[in-house]
Amino acid sequence: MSTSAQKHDVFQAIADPTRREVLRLLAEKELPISELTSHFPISRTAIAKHLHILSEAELVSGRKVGREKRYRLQTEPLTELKQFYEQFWNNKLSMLKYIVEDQEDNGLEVIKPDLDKHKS
Amino acid sequence: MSTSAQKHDVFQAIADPTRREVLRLLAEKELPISELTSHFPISRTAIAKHLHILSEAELVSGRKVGREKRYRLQTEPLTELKQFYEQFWNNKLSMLKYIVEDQEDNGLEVIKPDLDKHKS
DNA sequence: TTGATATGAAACCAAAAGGTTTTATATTTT
DNA sequence: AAAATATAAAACCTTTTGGTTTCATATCAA
Repeated sequence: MSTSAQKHDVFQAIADPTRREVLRLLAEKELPISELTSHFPISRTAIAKHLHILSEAELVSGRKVGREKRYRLQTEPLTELKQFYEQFWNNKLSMLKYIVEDQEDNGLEVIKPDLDKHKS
Repeated sequence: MSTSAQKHDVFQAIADPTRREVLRLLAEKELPISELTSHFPISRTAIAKHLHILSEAELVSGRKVGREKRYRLQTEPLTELKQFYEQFWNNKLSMLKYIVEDQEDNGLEVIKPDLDKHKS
């Protein structure tokens, strides 16, 4: 069985502010659901659902210890995030716009910062 | 200026795969809605809505040229993404895990990171 | 064993997301 | 001026999201 039938990916997982905060809390230390819940104004059940979504995205994993389930952060999937923004950052894609301003010679018509915006 | 009552932030904006692809397309060059639409199996109206959401998040801006509206990428808000990511990598939050590695005696077992998978 | 604690799971709900189709408006083009 | 093009905006629909409440189960403490 391939593990790729995940319903939620990293991008969806971090879309919710509560989930982002959960990740921040877990970055400091492993925490059980009830402990996590105490940091939010919503129900334990709601937090449990968020954890499930984070878990699907493999951003957290939980292990059972006695009667509680402790969740911990897993950072691997965040690399996808890094890759995403770097796509627009370091590389040619966004750099081109400003650097080559004059030499639109490579087939990709490059956007010049539109100075004509300021004409009036 | 601070129209900060924005309904959609960067995290929500990039949660949708179609919107991420739109951003990739716009990274190469400025494009009008109809051109963009031709890259997707959904309606122009749907793409227009996605552009509106991206616009709210200030990831794109549109300028009207004749009868068409050309959209371009705006990368600034992606720094927020970068910051989020780095929060879990470079800084103390994830560093802590290494530092306290030995004192797992305070009730909550501290997690040793899986960073070694990536750092090398 | 009994009661408190920690979680799991199901049923339900309102609002938001992501689409569609239809109608209207502005701008070319002929 | 008329037809074609490009977008905007509204109404509508279905699924997903983010939350709730309620009930069940497992584990710990007394």
